[in-house]
Amino acid sequence: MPELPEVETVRRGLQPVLEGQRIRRILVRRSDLRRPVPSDFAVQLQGRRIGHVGRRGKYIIVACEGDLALLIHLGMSGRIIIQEPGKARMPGRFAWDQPCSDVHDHIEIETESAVRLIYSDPRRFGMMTVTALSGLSDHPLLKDLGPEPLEPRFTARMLAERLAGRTAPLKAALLDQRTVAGLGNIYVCEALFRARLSPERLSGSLSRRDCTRLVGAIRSVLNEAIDAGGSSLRDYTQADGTQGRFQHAFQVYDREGNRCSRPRCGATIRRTVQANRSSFFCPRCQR
DNA sequence: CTGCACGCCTGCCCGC
DNA sequence: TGCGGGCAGGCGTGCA
Repeated sequence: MPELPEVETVRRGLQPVLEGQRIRRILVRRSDLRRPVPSDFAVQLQGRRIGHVGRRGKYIIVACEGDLALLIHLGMSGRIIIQEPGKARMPGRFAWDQPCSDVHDHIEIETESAVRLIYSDPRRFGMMTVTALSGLSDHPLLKDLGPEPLEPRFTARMLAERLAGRTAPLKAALLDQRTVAGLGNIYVCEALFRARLSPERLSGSLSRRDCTRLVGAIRSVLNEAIDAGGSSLRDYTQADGTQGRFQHAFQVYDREGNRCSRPRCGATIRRTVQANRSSFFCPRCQR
């Protein structure tokens, strides 16, 4: 599942093929995703010209004419596949002109230039819906999201305010999308390692210095991951089918039992379970 | 109010 | 080789 860097990578893949195109046809094979796809989903979007392809947290937001916004969340296992006529077919996929597709290809959106966008999601934890573009920030799915971690207004001061007085472990607070938008299990683990903070630290106990390190760590890990095209675990790939590379740069995530990569540390990476999620950390470097 | 366990759904990997 | 259990990138609900 895609966290912010993977979602941003998908967004960047969609942007050039979608912006300015008109939607010709939409096919909803399954509407029982995490939230049901609205019954008038296809009717609303059919024939609309696509505007900006944006992102908020882990949501992709596709602006469409007629004051509409297509909202996409990839959940744990969602993928977006782009099929362009005349281009190489996706590995394991059917050719462009074959009607049949993978059983997990739930929604197809085709543009007038015959580009086909396929939403595929085995676990169906993701969602796709359409809503009004105006006042989008008040939408129930978006209104409580915390600040965008890569925007300049996300500062140590802001993070300190959001963590102040909270007794939840730092790990849980950072996974909470209301604290900061876009982090998930991998990048929280990696950011906490870079900031040398224990996932078990009480959120409200961070000093200003801790917050400064944490903000820097969150920014650097997200930026590096985006530069690497995200992380490819199991089934995730970019929209054009290529794999991300950031999984090779993990320092703690899924590295239980390995040596800490920090020079002269040599301690063993541990795994614990917090809030039903695995936390990976170096018990020596992270306090 | 806050924090946390759980369920949602499928696939994969591991150990027996 | 087959099978059961545990685990997985998220998030909303309901409970203490």
